[in-house]
Amino acid sequence: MRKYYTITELTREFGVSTRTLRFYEDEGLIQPDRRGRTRLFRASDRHLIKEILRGRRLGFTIAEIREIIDIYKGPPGELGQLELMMKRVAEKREQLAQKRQDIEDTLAELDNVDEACLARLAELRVGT
Amino acid sequence: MRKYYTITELTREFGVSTRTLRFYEDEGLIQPDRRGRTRLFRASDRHLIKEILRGRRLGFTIAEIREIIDIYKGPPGELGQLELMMKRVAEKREQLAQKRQDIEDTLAELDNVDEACLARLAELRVGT
DNA sequence: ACTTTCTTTTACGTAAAAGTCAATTTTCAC
DNA sequence: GTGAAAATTGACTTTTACGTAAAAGAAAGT
Repeated sequence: MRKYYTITELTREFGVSTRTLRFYEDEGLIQPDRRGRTRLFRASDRHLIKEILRGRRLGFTIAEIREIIDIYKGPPGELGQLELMMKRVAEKREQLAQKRQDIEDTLAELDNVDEACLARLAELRVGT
Repeated sequence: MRKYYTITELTREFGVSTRTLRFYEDEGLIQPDRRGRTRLFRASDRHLIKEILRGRRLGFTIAEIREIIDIYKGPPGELGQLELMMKRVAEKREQLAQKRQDIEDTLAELDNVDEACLARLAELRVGT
């Protein structure tokens, strides 16, 4: 396993700019090590970036992504905290379920469009 | 069936502001009728708004939502247009498939968190 | 040592998607 | 037909998520 990734390695891998990764650091989403002033990204940072971009693709804001990441950071020991955590997990699950439903609905409509296209194509072939 | 909806009826139904609906009109996503200057929304506008908000929840930009809506507007007659249309449908389908995968991945991670929480709860109950 | 390529910080800029405010109409209920 | 409530336009503001540019320090190949 590699110890560290440079910032440009990661920008290339994920197709984002250095500005973006620094922005995520400013926002507290990742905390790369430093050698002097230079950032050194660990595998865990790389993994976090993956999750951030996943959230971004799903239209979550940075604040929402932070919520998700905070959830991942591991369940705390105390009882009250645990219950709060599970409530948050349930909330996120609902949001995701809504998005999934939205996707299915949209796909269904695209199916209709596709069928209409194919029907029209068939007509053209027969020579309407 | 109702003939028309007022703007505030729709803002209440969908939880958006009048500004938002007017913005969508400016962007050409909806074209409500007018009685004088007052907007009168038809069922078709209402349906379009639903689709816009669905796209918004999925993190599509207005431009991308416009693409989807343009697709819905029905397949044109000409052959070249039909092929272009079907290509666009395929593209959207891919985007949606990616989002769906992202959702499944995220849900899977939430499952892990949930399990960890439950495990910790069990420990607490036994009296660690 | 020298150049090239990275990387850093700081700071200002910007596009998208509305929010907010003000000043007028318009509509509706009575 | 009048007064309150709702709707309109237009201009300006805000927030989010970065982009961009400048100025300078560090690393790496030759």
